[in-house]
Amino acid sequence: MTHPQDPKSHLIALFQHAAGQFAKAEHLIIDLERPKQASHGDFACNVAMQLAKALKRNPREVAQAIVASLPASEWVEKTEIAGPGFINVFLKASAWQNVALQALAAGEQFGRGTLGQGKKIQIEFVSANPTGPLHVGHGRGAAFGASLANVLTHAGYQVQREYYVNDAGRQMDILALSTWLRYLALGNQFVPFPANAYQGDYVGAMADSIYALHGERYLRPAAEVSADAPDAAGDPEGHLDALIANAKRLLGADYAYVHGHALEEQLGDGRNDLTEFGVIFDTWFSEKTLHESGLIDKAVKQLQQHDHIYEQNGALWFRSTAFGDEKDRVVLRENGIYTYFAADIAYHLNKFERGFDRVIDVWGADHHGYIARVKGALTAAGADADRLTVALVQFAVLYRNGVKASMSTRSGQYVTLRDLRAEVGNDAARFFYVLRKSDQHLDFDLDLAKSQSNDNPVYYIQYAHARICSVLSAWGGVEADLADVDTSRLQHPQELTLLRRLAEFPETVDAAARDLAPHSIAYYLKDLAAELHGLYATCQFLVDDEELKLARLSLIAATRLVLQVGLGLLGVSAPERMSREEATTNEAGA
RNA sequence: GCCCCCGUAGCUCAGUGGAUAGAGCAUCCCCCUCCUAAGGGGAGGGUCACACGUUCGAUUCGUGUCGGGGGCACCA
Repeated sequence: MTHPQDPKSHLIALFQHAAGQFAKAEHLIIDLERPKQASHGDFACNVAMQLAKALKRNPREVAQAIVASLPASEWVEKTEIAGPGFINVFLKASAWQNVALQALAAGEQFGRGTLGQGKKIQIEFVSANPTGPLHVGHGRGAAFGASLANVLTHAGYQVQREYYVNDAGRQMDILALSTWLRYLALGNQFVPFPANAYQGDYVGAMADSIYALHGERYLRPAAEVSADAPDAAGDPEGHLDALIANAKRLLGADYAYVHGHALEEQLGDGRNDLTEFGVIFDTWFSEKTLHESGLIDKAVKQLQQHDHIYEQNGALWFRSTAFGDEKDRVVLRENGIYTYFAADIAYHLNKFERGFDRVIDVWGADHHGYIARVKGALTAAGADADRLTVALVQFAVLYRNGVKASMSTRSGQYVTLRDLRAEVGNDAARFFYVLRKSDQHLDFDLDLAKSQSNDNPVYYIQYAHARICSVLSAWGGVEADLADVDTSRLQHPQELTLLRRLAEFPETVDAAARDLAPHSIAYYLKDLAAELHGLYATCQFLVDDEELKLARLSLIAATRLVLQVGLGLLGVSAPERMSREEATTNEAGA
């Protein structure tokens, strides 16, 4: 046997060897469970039951044979055959005692998984239209995407974080028009402001800044702005489109300035907001460049060559029904403008061409009907659609005093991400956002997130970290000395429980990466914090027995490390000091 | 009509093809002379929505039913 690294992989190797008498290694899947009950040992193996049927033998008999040929191991205390044919393995304390020192030796690299194996993966998230402030729905996508990207990185992937900027569509034109109309009003050119234009105060603020910078340069007569526009009440969308067309004609080359100003302002605002939230992107991919570089033409031609495009009613349609979609989809409209879908096909083909082994899109759940057609188009164009995974993020609903805090985009009264962060803080916001599986509805309890109490799981975990810092600080020794202590003194059940939990961290990271489920990191940290608090209440760390003291300190130093790394994956801070007094003061001061 | 998500303790939710299904909150009872009580220990509380299948074994997988939420544009 090779030198044991961690107990689980060690045991898997032992079982693989022992079960080899019944099946070839490549057909053996050794599954080691951590039993819920201590009386079932450290690990339970069900391989005997799996094999029993093919062998037509009694599972307990098979288990006997496997146990008999298990190679000797200094870590194994005893094995038992239990129930229908489980092999329960009880480990000696020495199997776990290494864990703390291994963690300290690895430092921030502890738990660095092997799942990714350096593969290139791209995760695209948020990608909100830059037409206004980010709201709480975007916040969930941001927190989920950023945490997932961290988890994937820790699991050994080479990760690129990308934001797709919708800077080419009609929505941006509407924002530019809205801004311009507000600007015109500043110059006493009053055009009735359409109800379906952007209403928010930020639009007026942008108009103010344009007026302050450039005075009346972009003023045009109000009468000409609404010339020949259909009635706003009868055809609101046609009315808006006519105003946009007029704006482009009247402003000429200056239209690009207004459009660009609005885009830069809103994109910059979103970027600042996300940066403050700890959400950083490596690349900002512009939709406009897809149009300008001809990639959309190219993508549609590619589909045409494979005979997946037909013309009907003056538009070009992609035959997505041939790929499992429920109806065919337009790519080029009757008016000669590509649909968003066409741009998305080109965008995804481009992602694949950039050499990612895997691509993850984080979308709002309202886009779920979109998956079939995008994947269909990729397949139709000859790409491997299985390399694309779409993670859907359900909406978050805010609750205040047990009542739904409603959110309405139309009235401009929606809750912004910035408001939420100001109200509950970045840490609580990041943590609560990823506390649920992404594809499940999230009830965000504002009062709980704000509460500076033990009800709040964020504080519970952070407090475990602060407590450890406090002990190490009271000790006053050199922490580097803890990397080389005699850990055989760690015998207490609470100590072993904590050691076992630390050993689980690497596989927790890998599982979270595999399932695209950063929430499992949050639950792991809650368990880890609980066990630290349990130990804290049971054992004194700063005892007179020097060896025992150092052993215990190395254990909690390792725990602190895992808390830091784990909280870091979720984008939550790990404060060194916390006190209720400060919290109360803060609350009073706020 | 079609598609997606959900149904687990009073509430909010984890969880797993395995052996007696967990946590927090809420309720009740204990624990600071001691490294931070934002902590710890204990008690009560369950037909894992229902039915049928697959399986040695189903809360977990499949089908159906019921109930809740969301989505189905030549919008982006």
